[in-house]
Amino acid sequence: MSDQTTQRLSKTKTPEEETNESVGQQCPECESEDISVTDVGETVCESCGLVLGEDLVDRGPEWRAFNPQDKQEKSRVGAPTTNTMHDKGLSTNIDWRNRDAYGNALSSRQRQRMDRLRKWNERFRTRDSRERNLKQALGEIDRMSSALGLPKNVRETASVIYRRALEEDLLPGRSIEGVSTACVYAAARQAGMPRSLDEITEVSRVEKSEIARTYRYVARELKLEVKPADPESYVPRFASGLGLSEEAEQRARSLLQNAKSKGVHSGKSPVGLAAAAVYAAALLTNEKTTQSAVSEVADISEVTIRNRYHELLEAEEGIGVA
DNA sequence: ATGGTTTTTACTGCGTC
DNA sequence: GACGCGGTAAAAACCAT
Repeated sequence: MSDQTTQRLSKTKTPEEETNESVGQQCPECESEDISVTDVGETVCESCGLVLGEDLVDRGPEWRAFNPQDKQEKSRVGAPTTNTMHDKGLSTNIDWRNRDAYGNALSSRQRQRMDRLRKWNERFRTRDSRERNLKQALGEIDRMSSALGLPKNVRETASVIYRRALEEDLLPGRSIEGVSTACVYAAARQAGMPRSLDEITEVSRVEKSEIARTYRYVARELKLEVKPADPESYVPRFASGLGLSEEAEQRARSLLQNAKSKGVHSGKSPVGLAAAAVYAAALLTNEKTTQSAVSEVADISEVTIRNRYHELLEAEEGIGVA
């Protein structure tokens, strides 16, 4: 056990993270140049202890590294190859042979006793494994949710989905990381505050393709009804990210509704539509924005914004713009 | 695997500050 | 001259078959 504890506590910095120490900043409090970033993402002055800021994204140790190869593997680790058992094989196993320490057969009374023990031991062992699994997953869900700025109820939803996945035995063959990420993705969408796959990928430890695959699988197995993401749900976030007015936001919404009614939007990415609507709305309300700024907050190429917003305006033509 | 569609990348030209 | 914008062609990513 002590073995496990020390492993977890030890920092697992990858080579490229070493640059974290001492960033080129100056402490406003004591003028010291001795600023560094801790492994929990706080920027702190070494001489006076002032915390200058925190990075919401956890850049801390990439979970645990079990061996040098894992550390090498820049950041992502899947299931550790050596420690395949959740308890590192430390839990008790009761031999199936009904013999005592000397190899003599057990009395029937003893045998019954052993049967009971075996049964309970097994129960606790698997129960324990699920618990650990869940605990880790919930931790991940929490971490990712807060990094994405998702409210508590979304986390709740994600947790519930994860529990269901666990119940339905959807986990075997899939990583805890992957499934928890998929749960967050699903929960965010269900709550009407979707995050794009790219955003999710940013804070997850698994690749986009795996998240997508796992999400599809989980959604299907759990028959989660999730309507295609509504472009409008991205609008508030983009608008506030650009510091636009309420009016512009409204404008963007109506643009999207109109587009929807004309069926211009099918097959196009909701994010792109939303971004274009926000951009167009900013133009219509004479607010200063650039395509590149929008593409920045929306994570969408400028070209796509251009294409979409032409379509939006075209669709608007028929109605007659004020 | 394949083909069709959408998005991205990279580049170019135009007007303005 | 840098910047914002628009367009285009080709590559890449995505999706259904």
